[in-house]
Amino acid sequence: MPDKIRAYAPIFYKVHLMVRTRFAPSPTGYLHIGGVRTALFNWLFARKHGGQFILRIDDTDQSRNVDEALQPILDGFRWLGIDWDEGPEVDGPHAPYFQSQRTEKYQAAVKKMLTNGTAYKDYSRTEEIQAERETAQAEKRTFVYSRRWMAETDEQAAVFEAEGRTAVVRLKMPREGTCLIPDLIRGDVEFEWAHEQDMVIQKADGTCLYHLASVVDDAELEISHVIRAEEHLSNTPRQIFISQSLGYELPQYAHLPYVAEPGSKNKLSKRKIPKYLKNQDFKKLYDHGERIATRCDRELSEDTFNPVIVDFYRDIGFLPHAIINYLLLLGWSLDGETEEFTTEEMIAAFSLERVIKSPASFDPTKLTAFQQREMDKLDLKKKSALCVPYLQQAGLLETPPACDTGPYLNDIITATENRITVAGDILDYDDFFTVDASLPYDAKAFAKRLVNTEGAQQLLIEFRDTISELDDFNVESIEQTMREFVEAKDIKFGEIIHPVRVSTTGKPVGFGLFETLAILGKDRCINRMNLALESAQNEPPQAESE
RNA sequence: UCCUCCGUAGUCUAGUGGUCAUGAUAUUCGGCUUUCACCCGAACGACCGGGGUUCGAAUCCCCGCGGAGGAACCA
Repeated sequence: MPDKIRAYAPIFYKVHLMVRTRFAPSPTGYLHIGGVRTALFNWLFARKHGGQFILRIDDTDQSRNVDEALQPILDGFRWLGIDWDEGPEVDGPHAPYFQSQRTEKYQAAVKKMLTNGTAYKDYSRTEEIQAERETAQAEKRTFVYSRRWMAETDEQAAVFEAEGRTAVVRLKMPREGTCLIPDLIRGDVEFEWAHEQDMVIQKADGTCLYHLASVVDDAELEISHVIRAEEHLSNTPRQIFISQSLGYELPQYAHLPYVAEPGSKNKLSKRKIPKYLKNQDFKKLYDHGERIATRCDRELSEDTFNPVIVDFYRDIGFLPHAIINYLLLLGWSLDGETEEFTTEEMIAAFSLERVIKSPASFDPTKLTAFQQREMDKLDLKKKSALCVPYLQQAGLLETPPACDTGPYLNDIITATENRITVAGDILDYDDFFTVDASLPYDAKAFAKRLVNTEGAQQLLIEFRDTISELDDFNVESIEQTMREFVEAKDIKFGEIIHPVRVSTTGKPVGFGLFETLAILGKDRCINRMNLALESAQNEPPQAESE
């Protein structure tokens, strides 16, 4: 290591015997996709080294109901399979894991720093600090507080208090030398102490702030590696200062690039959905979700239905492993070739050295491709079990399902082959669960195939009569019948296929038609054809609008 | 304005002085097919810019440019 000049005490990085990482979410009521990636990397690193992963709740600044705001986050992690060794609901030797319940520790730390001269009481007023800040900016230099209202003795404090001032506690940062952070991802990063601020660590009302709390807790919880998003890199010098002032040994630091918006390098944010919707890929994902959620009668507010939040994916039927696998490759790679990892493989392969330094845009299309792969690996039983709740939520299936729906649903899912990307896609096949009389028709397809095509209705009538003679109504017999029908009438396949599909399913597209008819059964097919013919005959031909 | 980080196809990435610059995904075209999807075949597409070092630079150095983060009594 080069011989760096450090005005402050030399930095000792602790050699930890046990790897302990943490993720420290604020109870915001939702689990952000970027937060999941940070947590995932922490989790993988801990698992890889046989260490512990700790969940700590950063509720230093929360007035809301923490329980309510925390539950979705814990549920999200559990769904994804990211388990924690210590934290809410599991507790552990360092409990409590809520910062709001650890305030005495922070108060004690402030007291210690005040005593050893690494922090001071400051009686400045907000406007006064602001004025200094503006002056600095006008002079094009880094703002550094003049410490004009600093009080290091009781006498000084008494003078300021007599003026009606109240105190905050500030860090008394070094003003020369450099702070070197040996970041496990970025290498050595240097900051000049002279550019660092005398950060407030305790507010006038006596409550302690994030940086102090975070450092105290990391030390108390014996965190060995602080793996977090890069927006904290600039915060690290002040945290190192706090750490050293308190006599702690330093953890190893690793700063991850943030997850960026689709098609840009801005940080992904929950509140910018309207903007993201201008991105085609993002819109496609959103619309896909909306189609499913609408059918399930779900609320579509930004808080409950938002692709930046993990719940979105769970609610429309993504597989957790698809998300994990995708997120793993968003900012990390093994070799530029390998893409699919089981959880065990991820744990074995993961290393901080191979984390990418630059921010990565969230790509909904690629995530969907991972999802498709995961779905294709599922056997019929699992796929079916995932689909049932969607049919129930859409009111297409009873709860519990009638005993004969199992095989029926299995036939449908088998016939869909790989057309179901997310479990909610089963709702694309709602026509199998609708009573004949209320089957909706795709207006355009109905007009094209049954109204505007001359002779289509007559062909359908004849085909209906032909299949009504069939004793064995199965895929093979239906196919044979139709092929013979086509030959006998000397027509093209499409001339009968399309009217039949539209009349029996109401849709222009779907899986194999012979399978479709066989699953519906003879009676329903004939009934639906009759109903469609009736509608078609009542509808005058129209010019097609294209 | 100051400080710090980052910059390879649309997107995610491989690459550490010599490669036809890797793979994936997306897109386009063709094939298969009753539609859609799958599958098969092909194509398109990138080293932020400028200087330097070197026989040779995506790779090392310098200067720009662009993007992001920090400069809170937020986290």
